[in-house]
Amino acid sequence: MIDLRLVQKTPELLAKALADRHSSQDVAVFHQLDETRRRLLGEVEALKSQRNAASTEVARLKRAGESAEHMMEELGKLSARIKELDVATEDAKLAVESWLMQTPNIPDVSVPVGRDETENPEVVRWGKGRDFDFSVREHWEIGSALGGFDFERASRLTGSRFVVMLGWAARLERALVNFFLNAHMEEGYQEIAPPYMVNRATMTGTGQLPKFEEDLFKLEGWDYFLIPTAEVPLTNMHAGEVLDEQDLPRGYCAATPCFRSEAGAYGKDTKGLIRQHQFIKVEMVRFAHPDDSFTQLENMRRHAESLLERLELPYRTIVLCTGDMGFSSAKTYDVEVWLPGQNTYREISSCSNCTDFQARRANIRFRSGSAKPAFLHTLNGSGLPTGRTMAAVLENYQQKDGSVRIPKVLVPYMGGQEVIEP
RNA sequence: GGAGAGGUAGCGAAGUUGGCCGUAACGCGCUCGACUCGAAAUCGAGUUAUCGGUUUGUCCCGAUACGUGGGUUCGAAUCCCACCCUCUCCGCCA
Repeated sequence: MIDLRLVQKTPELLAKALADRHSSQDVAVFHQLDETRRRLLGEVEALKSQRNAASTEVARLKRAGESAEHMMEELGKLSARIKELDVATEDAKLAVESWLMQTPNIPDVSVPVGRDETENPEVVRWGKGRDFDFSVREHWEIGSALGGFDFERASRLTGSRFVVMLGWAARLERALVNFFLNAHMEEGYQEIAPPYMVNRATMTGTGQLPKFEEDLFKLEGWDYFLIPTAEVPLTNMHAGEVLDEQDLPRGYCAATPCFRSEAGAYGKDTKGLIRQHQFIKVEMVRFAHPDDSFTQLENMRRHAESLLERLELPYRTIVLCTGDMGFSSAKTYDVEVWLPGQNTYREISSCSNCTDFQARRANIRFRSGSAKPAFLHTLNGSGLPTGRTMAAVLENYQQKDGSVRIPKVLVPYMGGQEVIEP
């Protein structure tokens, strides 16, 4: 959520941000709603002030043993009027709040203005795809041929966009989780095992709700949702808390299943591991001082990139332009891994600085000395999803005979196995 | 699922015959000061947030907030209803 005062005092700043994002939110609508809210609030508060004074007088008269009947009748009418106005004021307040909740974060000044994903500038390019002397295959062909993926059984067990992994594939996934988590622990992240279902308030804190409910899986009969990413429980770990400045920056990481309805993605990436309803992802979350958060974003991006470097997978990194950014983010880097089977780079990590947008929603603050608590900044980044990483490993490490080499750094995690053979 | 207890400031904890009890007793913590070479101990003072008006100066005025949401009443921390959460015991269970 953006700051109410910021909208009130520098509406032109927000108007520009919304235009750059191609958002349909209209600042003029906000002004109307807020003006109504303030007018009603002023009216009802004046009446309440009257009532409070009169009620005190009633109490005084009664203590003195005098009659207060004449006042009480008048006050009854006043209270009825207050009740009506209270409802109207509450409605006006909710309207303003709802507008704010539907409004995306303001892009950082360093974010390039652009229309969509075609205007995201590249900032890093690392490594180079191998030259293959045979026709490369896509990861689902390779994985299926090696007996590791079974998409048919998964669709029988559940439906489309699921996979059953067998043998080496299941183990490779476990190897990746351990490799990633160990790497993050070395960087100072604390490993967390959070709940995979969270309540509505938690989903609202990170910005998935109220706007994106159709993207989530909701539990029948409960107001609980399956997490679409560990960012949700990790960022909300400190919801409602005041952290000590000395505890910043603080980092958490977790490997969890992620559940996404992928509404609106019909027909996109229907094959393979790229777009599933359920996938495992290791997530990094940081809580940072506002003066330090953009430095922390660079650190986080480097963490994600270094994982690919250690896996010896070529990648590039782009900055998302204003038109392509996520709702809660002020600046986002996407790291894209090279998939030779698809002859393209595909997103494998997204690292975002959400500034105080989530902190304000979830009420996460920090205190320095005796100063008033202030909202801190939250960041999150993938590090990394196992499915897309496996796709990249299979496609980049495939060999002519149909076997796949295991990246050196993963061999110890695979019990010494160096090659997956048919 | 059953029975009981509870939810009040950063923390602990008073307050339940409805009305000078919410800048909320008392204690801890924190801030400033005194004492001290310095510190501890001790003593003194201070320390809620949000919204609105006014200012854009943390001054002043007003409103709201005692788990959440309703209700009764001129007036609710206090009475009534529903729900959420925590703790203890029992039952069931991976």
